[in-house]
Amino acid sequence: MSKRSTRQKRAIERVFEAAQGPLAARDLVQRALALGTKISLATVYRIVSEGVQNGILTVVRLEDNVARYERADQHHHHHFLCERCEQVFDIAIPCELVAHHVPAEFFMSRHEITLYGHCKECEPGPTQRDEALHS
Amino acid sequence: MSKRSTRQKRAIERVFEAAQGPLAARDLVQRALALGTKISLATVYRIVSEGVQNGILTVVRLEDNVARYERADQHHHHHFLCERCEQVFDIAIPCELVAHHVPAEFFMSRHEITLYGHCKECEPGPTQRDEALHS
DNA sequence: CCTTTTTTGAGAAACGATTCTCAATAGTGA
DNA sequence: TCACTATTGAGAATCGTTTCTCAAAAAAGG
Repeated sequence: MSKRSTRQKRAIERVFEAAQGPLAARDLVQRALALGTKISLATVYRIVSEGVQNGILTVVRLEDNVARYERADQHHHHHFLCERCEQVFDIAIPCELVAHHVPAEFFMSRHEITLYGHCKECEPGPTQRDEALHS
Repeated sequence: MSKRSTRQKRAIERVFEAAQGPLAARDLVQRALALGTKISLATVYRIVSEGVQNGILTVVRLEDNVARYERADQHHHHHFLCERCEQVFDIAIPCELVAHHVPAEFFMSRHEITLYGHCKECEPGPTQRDEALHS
C-alpha cells in the first residue's frame, strides 16, 4: 500500500521502537513532535491503520475508550494503566491458569489482564481528569 | 435523591436481579420492555447514574466503549464478552497471583481479567457487527 | 532541477454513547 | 379524586474519538 518513505512514517517507527507500552494517537503525535518531526493526528491515524492492516501493529483497547497501538511482534503480555498520566505500560503476568477456568459453555479466543492504579512518577499527583477539570 | 417509586425503577431492579452479568443501557431498555415496562434510554441512564452514585451499582467498561452496570453487592469476579451477541457474563478466575506480579514501580488499585470469545448460544453465528454490515 | 504522484495538514464531518430539555405523564398525600 | 411536584420520553445537543476532504507540501525518478 505505502509507496513512499516519509519523515512522518520514520518518526512513528522510531517512537514505537522506544515505547514501553501501547500508544494512543495523541501520544504518537506528541512523541514524534518531541523527536522534532511535525505530524498531524490525521497522518498518525493513517499510518497506524495501515500498520494494523499489514499486521505490523495491533490495537489495544482498555476501558478509557482510546485505541492504543503496539508492535505485533511481541511476546504475550498484559497492561498497566496509570490513571493519572494515562500511560499504559507492558507487564508480564503468568496466565496459564486463565484457560483452565473457563466454563465449558464458553469458547475463549483471547484474554486481557489489565491493572489499574498509578505509576511511580505520578505517585502523589492529581489525575489527568483532575487537571482538566481545574483548568 | 430519588423520591418516588416508579414502574421504570422497579422494572430495572428486577432486570438486575435476573442478570447473569453486567448490562448496558440498551440491554436494560430491551429487558425492561420484555418485562412489559415501557422505558426510554434517557430514563435508564438517569436510573443507573443514581445507582452508581448511591453505591448500589458499579460500572464495568470493556474494550467496546459501552458502559455496563451491575449490582455492587457481588463477590469479586471477572467477565467474559461474547463477541457475537455482545453479552457479558460473570466468570470466576483465581486471581491472587495477580498482585504478586506487579512490579515495584506500580501501585495497583484494582485489576480486570476479561475473556473474549463466544458463548454457547452463539457458537456458529455471525457477529453482531457482521449482522449490521450485511443489513 | 523538474515533473509526476503520493502524502500530509487543518479543519470539517461522521459517529456512537451519553446527557440535556421541557412538555406530558404519573406517583403521592390529603 | 385533586393538586402538587417528581419523573418520564422524544429528540436535540454534546462530547471525544476517529475519518474524510482537498489544496499544499514533499518523495522519487529521470
